[in-house]
Amino acid sequence: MADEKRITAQSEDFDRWYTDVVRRAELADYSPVRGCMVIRPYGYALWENIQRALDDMIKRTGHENMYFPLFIPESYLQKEADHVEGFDPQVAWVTRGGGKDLEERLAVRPTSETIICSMYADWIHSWRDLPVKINQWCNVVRWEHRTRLFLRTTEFLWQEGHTFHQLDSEAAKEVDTMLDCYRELTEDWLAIPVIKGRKTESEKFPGAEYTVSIEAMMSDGWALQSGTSHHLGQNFTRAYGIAYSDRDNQRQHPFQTSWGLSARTVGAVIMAHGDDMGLILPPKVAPIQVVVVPITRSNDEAGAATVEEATARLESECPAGVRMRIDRREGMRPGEKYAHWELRGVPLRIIVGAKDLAGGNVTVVRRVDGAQDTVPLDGLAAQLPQLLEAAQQAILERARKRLEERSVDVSSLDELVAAFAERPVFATAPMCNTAECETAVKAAVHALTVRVLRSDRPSDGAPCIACGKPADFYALLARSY
RNA sequence: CGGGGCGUGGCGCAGUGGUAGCGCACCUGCUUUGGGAGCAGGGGGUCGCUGGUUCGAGUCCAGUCGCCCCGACCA
Repeated sequence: MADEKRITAQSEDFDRWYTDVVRRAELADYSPVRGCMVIRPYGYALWENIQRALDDMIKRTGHENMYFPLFIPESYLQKEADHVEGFDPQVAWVTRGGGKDLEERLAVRPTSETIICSMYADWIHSWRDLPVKINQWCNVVRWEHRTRLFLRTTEFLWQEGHTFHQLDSEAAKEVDTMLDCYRELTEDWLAIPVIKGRKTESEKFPGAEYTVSIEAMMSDGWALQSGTSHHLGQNFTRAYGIAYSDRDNQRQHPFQTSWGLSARTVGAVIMAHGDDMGLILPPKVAPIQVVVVPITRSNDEAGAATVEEATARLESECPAGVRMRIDRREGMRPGEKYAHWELRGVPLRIIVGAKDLAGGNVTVVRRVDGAQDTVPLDGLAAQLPQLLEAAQQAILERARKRLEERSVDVSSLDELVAAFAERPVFATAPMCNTAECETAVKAAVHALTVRVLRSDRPSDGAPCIACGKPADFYALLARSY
């Protein structure tokens, strides 16, 4: 096998492996515009499957989709001080249109809180108008210094949900509900176990009361934030003058949330599951779930006819809902086809050849672990849903095991340093939610960040690893993308 | 914005001042086909751009543009 046909090994250079996979598997490519990417059909199909699953959850939890414009007048953007300051360096501006300079420049949305609040200020008047629970699927632009395909691009695709509630507690519940949707999507569909928690003060969304997120471990031990949910309190509704009359005819500002998940999750799938042969896609979101490779010899007409007959049978018996592809390409040897579909992460491969068919069998190979079985053709098609489900579980288990093996509890800065000595891990340690303690912890290990203050590990009063006082949280510490 | 590197067919590269080449990919045909095939033939580049030196510039000089890598922001 020629070296140049292979992708860079993960152990050699994980970043290059990632870029190689994205481009060679034809998920995406760089565009002529710096920092932007073209999502190719295979990558977009994957994103569409993720979208569909999440969109169903968004609808199930009582939200409606709508659409706000791409351009936001500068004056709209500027009403919430923390928000403006937080996003200012990343905003792209349109200053010219119709052949002349604009009177007011227009921001290309970095997120839509401001325009949404401006509109809902006109639409919310009564307690009967609440709650408002809406969502939009769109693109946003945030000028970035360093970009990476899917993980961080200047323009990216996402959904942003926005809600308004009468009570602080209702908003808080909404924040949790939607974070749990993200957890469900990531674990049940993408087969990536996650850790939920709250962002530190320094990492929360600009303008939010607090931010919660889910954090996933990539196969190199680095963390990737894969969905965030914000409690915005009344910060924006006050700034934008959203007010309603409650049952006692008192004027009130509603409590607000927003939450988002981006096409970065495609990057999470790639980095959480992929190996040196390429992608490994969870069946539930794989654009192609089963690929059939017929093997025919030009000097064996009878054999070729048998193979074609068996192939056609698989195709016609394939259950509805199973995404099957038959690879009938001519002039390509089987080995090349195997490599082609392995690179693209197709969960199951069925090899249909004359040798096996002599005994009424075909060979089924599972991408995640290479498990190979010679099974009767008879009845195989009907079993595909179960085989795919088993593959989905195997992928999840593999990721779960890695997360467990590479997670460690530490109770001092020395232990923290030791934990990262060999390889990146997820370290959990008691910590205060203060800038001082965060700075101290980050300084202990190169490129370390506080991912979240874990919501599954309530404080037991253990001393903070930075300052030694009883800590309010257990923090998840990791290097992150 | 600071430090480093690179611009030559789609991709990766070679090219000593003398009229542009290799590998991969692509197209055609034949043979092959149970792990990335072989042979034969074929198409494709005003060498990033501008100016200069020279009889002559991919090559030397100046400028300019763009890109990549490393440091300060982020889903």
